[in-house]
Amino acid sequence: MELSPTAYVVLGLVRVNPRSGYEIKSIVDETTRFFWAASYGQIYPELRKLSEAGLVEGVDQPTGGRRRTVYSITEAGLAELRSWLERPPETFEMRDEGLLKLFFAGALPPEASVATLQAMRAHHDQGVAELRRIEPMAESAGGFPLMVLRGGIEFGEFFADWCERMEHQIATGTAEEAEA
Amino acid sequence: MELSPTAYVVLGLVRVNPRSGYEIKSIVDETTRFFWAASYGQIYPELRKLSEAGLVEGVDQPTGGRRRTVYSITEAGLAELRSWLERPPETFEMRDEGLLKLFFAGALPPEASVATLQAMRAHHDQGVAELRRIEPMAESAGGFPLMVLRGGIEFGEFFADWCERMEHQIATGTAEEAEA
DNA sequence: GCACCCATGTAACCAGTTACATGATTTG
DNA sequence: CAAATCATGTAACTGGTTACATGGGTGC
Repeated sequence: MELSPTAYVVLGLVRVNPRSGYEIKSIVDETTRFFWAASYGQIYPELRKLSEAGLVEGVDQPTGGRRRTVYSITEAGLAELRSWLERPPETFEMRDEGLLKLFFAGALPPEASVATLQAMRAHHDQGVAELRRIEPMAESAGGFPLMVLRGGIEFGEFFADWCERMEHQIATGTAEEAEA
Repeated sequence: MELSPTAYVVLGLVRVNPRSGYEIKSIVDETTRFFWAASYGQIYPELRKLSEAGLVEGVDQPTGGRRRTVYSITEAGLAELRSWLERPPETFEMRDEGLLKLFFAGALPPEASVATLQAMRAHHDQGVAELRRIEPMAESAGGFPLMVLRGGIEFGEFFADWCERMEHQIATGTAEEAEA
């Protein structure tokens, strides 16, 4: 079976316990979004596809008069999830507009690149702060999600630190001003 | 003017000296692709659009009977590039299927997650090796591209090291086996 | 009563990749 | 002469975001 990683996000989340599309989205926004984001425009169609393929099962569970479908993983879905976990990961992608600006920073005096680095640093600092905010929740759950979250904190700190070092390097004029 | 970051990759590369679409693609593959990739399917249409907007200028420069158009940046293009460099970066995205697998690794015995981490580490080791291979070229050019390249090496080493540490943590059973 | 959250869904759009077609030139 | 490389381009597709539409429930 050839599913997209996003499908496995859904599969992996409904495995732990049954959830609605709305819940999946809000969990994604607090957890996997740092390394794998997903929007409603993906999640709802994905749930339908997975349901048609028999990998998840939806049950109507309205809260009052508010309709709501809760999905749980099937045996086939669990098997599929496990088989994916056993295959080596394929995609690793990064799109960092900040690094791009830095790469081309030779077209402008160095002050501009310092501003770019400061913005990049602020972004990563903010990411770290957000992860620290949800860390207590992850701690009580433990396991791999906690490991990944702590990895995210380390990564953010590393990146922010790199930005700071580069800011200094530029400020002290250590960088050779060769033009590329 | 609202251009995509990919447009600025093209603009930034033809600024240094005039290049053909083919050359742009091969430079991207050796430099920016680690944080901003681009395919022919983007580069050629982008060159046409930039040319129509008057930000680059194409000149026919065939090599023998082989047609070839070399683009250089215009005054307007340079102004546009600089104005982009002065605006703060917006997009930072990461899609890491390995971290996703690790996040859901609770569905399988820990050996499987060690294999995932090893694959991730191998990927980053390979990236570092590739950057080291082109480092001498970047060194002779110096400036910001070298800074970014060295940042890439540091990043790859950091990530590979994290993978290794997590492999050990799992192997020695340090990770709490709480299920999330 | 209003704002906000829960909840589902889709249509239009955008960015980007893959695969292909075409053809000249260089190098072993 | 074959294979690799230089060179340009596009059509089909995929993955994903944004914005919108709709409507019930909860708390101030």
